[in-house]
Amino acid sequence: MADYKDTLNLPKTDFPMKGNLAQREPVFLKNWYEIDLYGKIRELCKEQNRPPFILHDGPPYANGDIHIGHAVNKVLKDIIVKSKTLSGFDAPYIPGWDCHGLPIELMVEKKKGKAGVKISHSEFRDACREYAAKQVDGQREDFKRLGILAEWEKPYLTMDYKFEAGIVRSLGKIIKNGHLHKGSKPVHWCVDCGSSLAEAEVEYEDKTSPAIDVRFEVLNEAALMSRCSSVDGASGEGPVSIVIWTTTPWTLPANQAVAVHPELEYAVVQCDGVGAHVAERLIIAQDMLSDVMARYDVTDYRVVAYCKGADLDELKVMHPFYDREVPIILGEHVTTDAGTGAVHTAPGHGQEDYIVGQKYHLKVDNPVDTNGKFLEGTPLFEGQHVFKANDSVLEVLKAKSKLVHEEKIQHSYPHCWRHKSPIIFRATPQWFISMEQNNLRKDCIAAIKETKWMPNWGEARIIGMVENSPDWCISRQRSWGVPIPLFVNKKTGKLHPDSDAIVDKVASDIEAKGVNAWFESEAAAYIGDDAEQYEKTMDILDVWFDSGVSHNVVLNEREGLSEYPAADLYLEGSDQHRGWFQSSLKTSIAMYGKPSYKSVLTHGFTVDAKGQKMSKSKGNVVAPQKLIKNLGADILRLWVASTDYSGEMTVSDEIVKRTADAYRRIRNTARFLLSNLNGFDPAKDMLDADQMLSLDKWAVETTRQLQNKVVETYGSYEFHQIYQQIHNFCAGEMGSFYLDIIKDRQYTTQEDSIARRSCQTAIYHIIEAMVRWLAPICSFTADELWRFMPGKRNESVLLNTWYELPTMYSDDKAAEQSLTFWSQVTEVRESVNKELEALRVAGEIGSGLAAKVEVYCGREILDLLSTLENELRFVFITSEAQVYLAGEPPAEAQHYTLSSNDEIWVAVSASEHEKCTRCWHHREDVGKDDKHPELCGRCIDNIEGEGEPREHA
RNA sequence: GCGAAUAUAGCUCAGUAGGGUAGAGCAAUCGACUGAUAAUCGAUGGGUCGUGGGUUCGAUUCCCACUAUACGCCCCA
Repeated sequence: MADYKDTLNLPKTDFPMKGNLAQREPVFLKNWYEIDLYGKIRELCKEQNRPPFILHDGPPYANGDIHIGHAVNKVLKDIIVKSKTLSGFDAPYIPGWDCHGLPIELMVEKKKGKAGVKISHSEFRDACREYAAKQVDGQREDFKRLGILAEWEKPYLTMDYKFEAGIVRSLGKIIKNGHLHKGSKPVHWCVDCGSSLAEAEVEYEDKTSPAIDVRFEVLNEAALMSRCSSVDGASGEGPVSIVIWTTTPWTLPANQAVAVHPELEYAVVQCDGVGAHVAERLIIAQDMLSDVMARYDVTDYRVVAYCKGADLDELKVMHPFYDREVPIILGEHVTTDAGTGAVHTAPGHGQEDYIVGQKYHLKVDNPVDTNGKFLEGTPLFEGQHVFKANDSVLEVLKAKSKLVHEEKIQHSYPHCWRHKSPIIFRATPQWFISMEQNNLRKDCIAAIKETKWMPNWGEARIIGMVENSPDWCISRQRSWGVPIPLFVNKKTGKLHPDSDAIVDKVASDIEAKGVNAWFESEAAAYIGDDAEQYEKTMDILDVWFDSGVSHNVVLNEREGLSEYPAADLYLEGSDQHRGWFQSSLKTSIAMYGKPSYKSVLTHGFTVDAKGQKMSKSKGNVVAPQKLIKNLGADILRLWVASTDYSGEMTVSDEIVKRTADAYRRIRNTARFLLSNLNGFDPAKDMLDADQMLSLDKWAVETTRQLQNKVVETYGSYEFHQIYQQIHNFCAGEMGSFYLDIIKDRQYTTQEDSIARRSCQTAIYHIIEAMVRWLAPICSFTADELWRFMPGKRNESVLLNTWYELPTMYSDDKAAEQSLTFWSQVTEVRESVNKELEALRVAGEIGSGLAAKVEVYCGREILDLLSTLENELRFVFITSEAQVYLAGEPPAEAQHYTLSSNDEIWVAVSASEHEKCTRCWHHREDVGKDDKHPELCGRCIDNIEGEGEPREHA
């Protein structure tokens, strides 16, 4: 038997089927950095004078290995930057890191000891700097391995001297614009840190506390009774007290008032003998009365008078153990969820107490020092630690007969996120950016409405937050951070009159020598003889301020983008509505009156298969490093792209496996395209549209239309749609239709025939387009493909823009007609496939090429299918295909209705002809030629004749 | 407790501006091919659209409540 196999044009490519990404990707990385791909893209954009697209990177905190959330965030940014580049924008990407702050201090503290104790403050800061630099290096390597293309050699670090100076200058500008104020407010205070904490540094956990009821005796019984309505004329007997309930007995020394709700009903209750107490009257909210009495174990009580909370306003009561009269005040925050309906109020120890205290001009008393001990001169409790003082307070209360009741209660209580120890509220002098004094809140809200939020519910979310946002406390009493370089008059509390100039000078010094320049300097160096009268501030800035001014330091000062909003896009997790989006907004409004961004895109958080969040303790974390090592960065990137990131992003073994499956499908499709371009030189062999076959034109047009969709979808950042579109294209239009049909033509026709070159032209256009669609997502794979594609091309797919697919038709109408035509043919083909399958199941045929097909139909479909003439069999991939007018379809023909409502009948049967050993079609003319007894006529023609003509498929 | 969000086949996603047997790809099952071969092709099964109410002739789509999940906040005096 003659071997005709080498007369075929079988597919061939060196592009490997297996990705082997874990091994191969590092090779590509090496190349990218050797040729400085990022730099080349920048150069190209500059040459072409492209319009800018600025995605401003939110800095991750420089501590620890990157986790899957980091990977998601950076990959999404990278996809955007790359797709914008392909869309013809100049989209630089400057990555950043947040380098100051407590977590780093604590890591360094562990190794080197506490600043100012075992190691000097300046040495401590140097150690922090060194530690942060190492963390940055580690994270940077992981990000690079993910295939993120960025200005890695010139990132922005909030600890760069220049950045530190920029922070100071930004603060200076905010001060100049009148947003700063110095205040004394209760702030979350960790007695172990000896510092105030940011809200983000507080977490709630269960704690057991004493819960006590305390008498505040009413001084003027008559004044009280005149405000009440008596029940039966009698007003009872014994001392009268309003009873408060508290779980923080240690705050009682700072008590300045008792708050009641103006709308609540209060009862004066005659109780004879709560505990061992003499007959007395207690004031308790009516709604709480039975609960409270049950708690006190009192059954014998009687209400003697009533009043509204509002009636009690400004009534004086006696502090339980100090010689201090305090007022009863009104507050909407009083509830009847727990307690007695009367709330102990210490403005120095509670947010709400502070707020309500402001209205009544209560003293903000704070008798507690930085380590949580009562200050010298605090009667009864001096020197005691607040939590230990609870017991002492109880003793004093007992001794004074003021304790009504005592029990233990478990409740959620704020704890320090680092120390896990309970924190307190403590009023301290702090620096604030005011939301009101220069209209910051109002201006922020106006700016939010000007900004595009994606998804759009982000707008309502951040507005809600800004509306309720308290003044921003920007000061911290720590070491590792940027100073608030101010001098405060010791007597007046006012800032030094030359503050603007001083800030500038400090900024210059910091730019030269880092933050130590301020901390190590003498006051006289800046204010000369005034040093005596002024206090040098040693507070540092909240790290959220650092990152919050990145727009000014990086976009404005470094990149010269002085026109605000400077960034086209910020993209972070949805938690940053609270964090960076807000800190950036507030600072940029405070500085420039405009937001720093035009639009904000958010993504959700990664969760496991059950929708639970990932945590080390649950053991459900998916480490990006491991994923990359096992499957490669492109799989991780494809997973990111495939997931709708607007909600939670689920990762599980199954999902990753599915992603890898999809990847293989895409890779194989691309590989098959390449293998069919074997021997094709676009410069010589490419055909024009008018020379091409109908099916090939359809393929290019289909690709063109999909590309429009893909590009549009990149623009709306819906990458999961792109993933579906590309994958379905590979599996559907390509795999099960076009690529299956063109095999016969590719393999059997003459190498340089129009039939084959037409198909190769189409395939060439398709792969040129597709490699670019893939580039932002599977960058490694796309670049690998790039190197195996024929034709002259530059060093990387990323140095290009979207492929310009040629139009195949004279106009849109012709294109639409062709698309409709082929979709109808596809429908008929599906019916044929069903019949072939039945024949296969019956054991009469194996391959479809063993069958012949007869289609019976009406005039319309007959005309339609006849257009393909004798090439219909190639579309069906059968050996014969005949179309008949449906006069009397044979009984064995199966009936189908097309979506056009046309009816067809399909009959299939095993071919009775011999199989051509070359093309595998069963044809009548096999064996007719003595020279080639195993071949069919067209194969002989293809081997030694003119070659078989094809027009349609 | 409050706010905004999500909930459609085993998986990833469409869809329904109220309506007729809810779609795609993957996976699964069965089969074919052995000229995309650790690939490819074909066929098949699979969802009471989170739960419960309401409006309506009719709801997966509108309204309400609830549940679950992740996010942010408040409070816990």
